[in-house]
Amino acid sequence: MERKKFENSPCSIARSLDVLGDWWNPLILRECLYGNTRFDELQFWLDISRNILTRRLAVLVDAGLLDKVAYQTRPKRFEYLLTDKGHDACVVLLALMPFGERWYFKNGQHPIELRDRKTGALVTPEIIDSNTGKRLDSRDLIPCPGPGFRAPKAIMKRRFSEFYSETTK
Amino acid sequence: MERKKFENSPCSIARSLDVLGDWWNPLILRECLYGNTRFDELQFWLDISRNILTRRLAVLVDAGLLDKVAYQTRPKRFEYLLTDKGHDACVVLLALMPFGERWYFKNGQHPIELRDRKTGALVTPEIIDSNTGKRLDSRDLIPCPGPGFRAPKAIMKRRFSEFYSETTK
DNA sequence: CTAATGAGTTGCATAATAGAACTCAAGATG
DNA sequence: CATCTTGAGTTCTATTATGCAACTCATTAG
Repeated sequence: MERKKFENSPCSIARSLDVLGDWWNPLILRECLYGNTRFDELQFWLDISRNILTRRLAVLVDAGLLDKVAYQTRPKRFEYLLTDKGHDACVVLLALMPFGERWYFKNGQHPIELRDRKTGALVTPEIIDSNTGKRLDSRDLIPCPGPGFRAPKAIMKRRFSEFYSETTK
Repeated sequence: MERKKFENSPCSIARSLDVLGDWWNPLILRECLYGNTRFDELQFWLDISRNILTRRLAVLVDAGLLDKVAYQTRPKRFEYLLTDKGHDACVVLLALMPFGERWYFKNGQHPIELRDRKTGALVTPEIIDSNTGKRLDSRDLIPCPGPGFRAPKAIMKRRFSEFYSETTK
């Protein structure tokens, strides 16, 4: 059976997972960010099957995260460059780094760190609430219907029971 | 063939993807965060096959992101609660929201928004560099070997050519 | 006594993966 | 000129994983 698609899901997370909810796509983006943008470079660093790499690259180009660009003609050779959307996705991937470091590389023994290309300053990704500037803690949060929410009342009630009872009593 | 595992990969992103690099696991965590923590609730909201849900839940429990807890005996019934690690992973997932909203829900028409459980204030996830407080831009970044980096010199040179030439000339 | 609930199993057809080998064009080498 | 090498993919096959539907099973509710 074909993998389920979330393109019509009423959830930003779900829709993003159509292209990022997979193990190879994020890693391909990572390599492109690291400057390994050609087929054989990607294959070498990721140790991915060539047929899979072919397909994933097509998907990423199709989804608008990568651009397939010829870096020479005669013989035609290509590289895969991050688009704006691709760079935006990379930022999300970088948000995985502190999580991975905390849970899979204890004692600060993480293998890679990020630096500013110009200044060389250490860069540490962190996820905050931009309204308060404070680090996000999922325990404090509650989901509410946003401006584009559309659903039958029964579903609405079922999903936002707390919210619903608060605003109607 | 069995899906490739990254548990020994020298990369925080790759190791995190062993459990988060998939479409169902993140969505299951999302539902648990939203308070839908029981088998049938998860099945209803995610519209996931029951056999797949069973397996994924076992994986998430095994990976330490969820706890399987009996909420009643006679008949024994369970719910799946987020652990500390699970909550930490949720924060990463929430970082997908602005990406999804930007690229899949134009014009601010996103369906869900987050609010502080106590104050009701709007919460907007954003990924910043905690050293400067500025929004992260992947274009400005360069990866460098971190404290736990281990690799043969040839590989080191190949991956960090820019870094390597800078520090040795 | 029958129905409903919650939480899974079991069986099956179809896709996706991993792995390895093969293709193909254009330069480079001897 | 014949062969080698590079870059970028195909093709083939054996396993897995996914999605779907139907089935189980214990316990309580009516």
